[in-house]
Amino acid sequence: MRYYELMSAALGPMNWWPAKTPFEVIIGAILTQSTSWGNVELAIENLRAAQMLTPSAILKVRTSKLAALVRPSGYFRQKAKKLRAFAQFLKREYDGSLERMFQTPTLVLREKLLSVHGIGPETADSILLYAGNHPVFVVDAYTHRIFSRHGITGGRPEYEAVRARFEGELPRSPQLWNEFHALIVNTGKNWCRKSVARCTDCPLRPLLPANSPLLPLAAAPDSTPLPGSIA
DNA sequence: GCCCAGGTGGGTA
DNA sequence: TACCCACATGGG
Repeated sequence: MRYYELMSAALGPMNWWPAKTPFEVIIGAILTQSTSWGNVELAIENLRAAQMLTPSAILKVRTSKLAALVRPSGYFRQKAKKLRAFAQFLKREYDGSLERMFQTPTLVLREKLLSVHGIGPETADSILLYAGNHPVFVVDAYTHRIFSRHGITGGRPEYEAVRARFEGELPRSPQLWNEFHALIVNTGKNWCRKSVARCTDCPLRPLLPANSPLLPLAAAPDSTPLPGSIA
């Protein structure tokens, strides 16, 4: 029994990231920082109604106006600055073209994204994977919570160590990593809250006492294909 | 009313 | 390096 298979069986296909365009993925990745997705949706709808879902529009509008639009997502003054910082970066480095940006080698682009104000490891990796289909595994609060409760990772959030472990132990497939992270987030939302009240019906419950491998190591390529993987 | 949510940056020791 | 804290709205 494996994590991916249990979550996938319980939840079905995730079809992530919920966004219409790669630029919307990036907007959402910034706005969802420490914020529930429902609030992010309200902010994105405000941006859509104001025709602000393009880099050039964000560069033209006043930051105070931008802040008012993203207000429902919380930290709205900070996030307005962050959205602008990314739009400025994109224009400066890639003439405003996401296509050009995503042609950059993964690790080079990752470092450049991390240099942008407001883009940390999780946001950078969400952008790389979900907007650019680059092979990086996104680690978030749910990943830490679920896998540390299962004794798979340490208690302390060490982003790079956890990321390296997942990337090393899972088959190198952006599609698989995309689906896996989506399953982790939804499993977290549904069952693995800070309070353990709902822990009992968690689909991962059968794995709880054991120290099971994450996924592949033992996931033979000639066994049943994984839902969401391209194999 | 209180807790929490798909983090990040800045400051201090 | 390792903590602290600010940032802020909306739903349970």
